[in-house]
Amino acid sequence: MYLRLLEEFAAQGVDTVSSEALAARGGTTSAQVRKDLSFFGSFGKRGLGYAVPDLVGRLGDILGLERTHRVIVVGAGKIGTALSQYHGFGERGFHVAAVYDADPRKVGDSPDGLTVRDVRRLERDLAADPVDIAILSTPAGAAQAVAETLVRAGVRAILNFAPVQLEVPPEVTVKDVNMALELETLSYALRQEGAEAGRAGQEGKAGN
Amino acid sequence: MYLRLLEEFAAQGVDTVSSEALAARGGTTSAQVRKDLSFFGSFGKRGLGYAVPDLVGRLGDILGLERTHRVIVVGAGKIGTALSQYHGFGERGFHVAAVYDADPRKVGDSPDGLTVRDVRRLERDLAADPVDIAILSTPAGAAQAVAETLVRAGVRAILNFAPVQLEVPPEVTVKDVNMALELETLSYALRQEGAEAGRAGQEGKAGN
DNA sequence: GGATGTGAATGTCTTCACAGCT
DNA sequence: AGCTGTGAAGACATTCACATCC
Repeated sequence: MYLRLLEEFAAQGVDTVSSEALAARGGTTSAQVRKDLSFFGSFGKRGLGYAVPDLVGRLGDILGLERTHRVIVVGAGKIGTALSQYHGFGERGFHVAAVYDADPRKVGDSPDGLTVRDVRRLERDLAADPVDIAILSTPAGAAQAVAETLVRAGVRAILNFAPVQLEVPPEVTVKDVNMALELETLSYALRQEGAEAGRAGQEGKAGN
Repeated sequence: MYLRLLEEFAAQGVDTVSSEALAARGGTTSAQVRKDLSFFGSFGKRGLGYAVPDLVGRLGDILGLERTHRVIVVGAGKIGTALSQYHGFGERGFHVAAVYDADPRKVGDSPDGLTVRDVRRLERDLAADPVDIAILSTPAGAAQAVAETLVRAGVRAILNFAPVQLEVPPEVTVKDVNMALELETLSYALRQEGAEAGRAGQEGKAGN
């Protein structure tokens, strides 16, 4: 998040920023910003603040963004296809190298450049050409089996859009993204607001 | 998350679960499960556990899922279109009522049933037919302006896919979803693993 | 003078452990 | 006997406040 904010400042031509300014932009406190950043090192200059381009570079290194990452997408449904074409990934150094699907009707399609490959080739392809991040956008029922194939093939990070809790060995990192669940969170927030209004009209901190 | 897990148990025909079982399935501890649930009330039976169908219903009520929610999507790009057609929403009571875009070339398209409307109609449409949740999937540059329109039209919850920090009044809840950021988190996790392996070979807790 | 980096204080969340219900 | 619900203890995170350096 700090990297995002810093890039915004950089785009505006700012080249030094205080913890106070970062906090204002990011909705936290200056002390929080300093504690967070100090976890990784002493990046600031007392009396001055943080050098924006320098800090952008250091955070990028910390996040492992100095190199581009090869990514594959498994599951060429609506969301998988959209993601495989999403421009934002390329801009941040994530290159979608291939898309796979199990449905023979989809295999061979090239919805926008990339040709959908048969998921049965997945393991072989990865043996020849490993990737470390996979985006999993299959239906829920297929997700665990695909995850196991991915793990066997050496993938160590999975961005999981399937609404199931994947079982993977501890050295593999899974990040779940679940849109319906996000909407449910919003539904809950709406309820709370309603309840508060009913109870007398309070503040309503936009807690996330 | 508990609702998801409970539904899985229900689908397997289980009708009573212990905090222990929920914890195992969800990757936490039994004490955590009990504390979390007890925040909303005493749903379990001592000596027995939680009645699955009962708890599913109660959590649904708490989340405000007893009614269906009307949702609109603003931004008919790749992701917006995929989301507007995403089946998982309907299954969980979220009905996509309309899709909007600013690009005249997209307006009028019906990529899959729903016709894309001109975003200039947005405010009028919402006045006639309000919704409380909007999915914002415009390019970053347009997001803030659209958000302001939405807020003016009475939307109180926004699921934001645009990679910008929206400024909204406190009574409006914003949930950010940022795929590139998720990938960066994974990139960082990969680095850490590498570092640990280099440092001697430790445990590696799959921290999210 | 001005802003960082950081111990110390405060606040919040998690885990423990057990009384109490079924 | 089994498992919840919950105070108390412990771990963790945030905020305060100030010595330190540019």
